[in-house]
Amino acid sequence: MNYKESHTLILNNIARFIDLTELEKQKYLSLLTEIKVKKKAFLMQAGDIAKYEYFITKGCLKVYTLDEDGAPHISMFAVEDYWTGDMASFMTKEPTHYFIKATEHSELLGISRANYDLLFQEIPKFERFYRILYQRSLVSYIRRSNHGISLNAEERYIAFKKKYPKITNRITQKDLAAYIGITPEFMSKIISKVNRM
Amino acid sequence: MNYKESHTLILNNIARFIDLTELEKQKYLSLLTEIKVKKKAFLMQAGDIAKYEYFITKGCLKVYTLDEDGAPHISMFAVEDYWTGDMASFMTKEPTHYFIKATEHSELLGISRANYDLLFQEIPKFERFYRILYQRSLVSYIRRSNHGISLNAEERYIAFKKKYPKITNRITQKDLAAYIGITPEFMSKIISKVNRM
DNA sequence: GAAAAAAAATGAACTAGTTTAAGACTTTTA
DNA sequence: TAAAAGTCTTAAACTAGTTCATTTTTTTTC
Repeated sequence: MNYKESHTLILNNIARFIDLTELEKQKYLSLLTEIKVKKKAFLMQAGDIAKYEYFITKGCLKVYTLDEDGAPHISMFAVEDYWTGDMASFMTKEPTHYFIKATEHSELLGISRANYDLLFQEIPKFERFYRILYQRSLVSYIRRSNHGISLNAEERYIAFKKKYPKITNRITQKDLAAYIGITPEFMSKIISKVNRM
Repeated sequence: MNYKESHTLILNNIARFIDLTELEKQKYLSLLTEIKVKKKAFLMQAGDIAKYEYFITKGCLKVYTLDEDGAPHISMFAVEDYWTGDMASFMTKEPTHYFIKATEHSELLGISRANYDLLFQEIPKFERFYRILYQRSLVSYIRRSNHGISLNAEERYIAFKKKYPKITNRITQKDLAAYIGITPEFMSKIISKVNRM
């Protein structure tokens, strides 16, 4: 069977944890929706109910909340081969607190809540896929927040740059500051200091 | 069937997400190990391989890492009806970076890695149980770290006290400081200020 | 490709939280 | 139950990061 690029990408992502038959692959792909977002467009805004969970096949998006002062806190940059969305809102059907905005023209595959539930009925193997996916997300989430806690802003910047060199080049300094958890002004200072070294 | 208290507690915890037959309950319980830890004793220390994942049936434990300066960072207080352990080490069989120390005399049920793997073969329903458990952990983890980011230390203290009033009374101020992410001295200042208000 | 908008740099004044040190109070242990 | 160990309080000096204001550089848009 010959698949288009985005389908190959998502099937390979799933094949990391479970094996699907050709028929199951067809079935799975039939449950997905193709979505395109232009640069600066929102995939999700605070107040929305999260209709989908997303897999990124092309582009880059920032996932963030706004605090009471209106300052953004970016929790992740989602690029090709990443999963994103707001699981809390997706599961509970309550309004999200998140914004997801494309920082580049992006293409995604989305699974709706109805199809997500259907998926477990039709192909129970997916319980295992998501069990492992969530387990690994949890591990990397815990690792990240634990790692970040004892480092100062400069060390967090250096660590990010080392871990995600490609993403570093795709995003603005301002967005990186909102991810690292500092002001753009202090980010600017850190970068000029690190470059001087 | 009549169960002992700790078994009723864990079966009820599991019944939140999946239904087990009487036979499956028996099978599941047979895969668990009973563990007791005295106050101040370690359940796990950095460098160990995490042999078990734990369910607390009695007591209180603190889960923490030490940073380069030897300062502790507490990531959770685990009390009755909580799951704990180091999933990263448990899954990869690499040494943990965590310490888990009882702050009270505690009793736990542990599942070994071998039995955890066996569990999915014998009762595949548990894929679903863990899928939902990890999903919910992820949601509350994300919520917590996102919530914490825009609050100052005083607000984080007030939020903790409101969310976990019982735990607040069971732990020392020093441990609470290591959880909130500040020095014990500053914790002391905050508490006397909040009490004065 | 000019004008407008957004991002980045720089610097001075400020603040939340740390460090160090010492004394008072509480809990643990023999 | 006395001594030792650990926890809590208070205060002064300090520092990482913020805020605000201005200028320069880069990117976007028509």
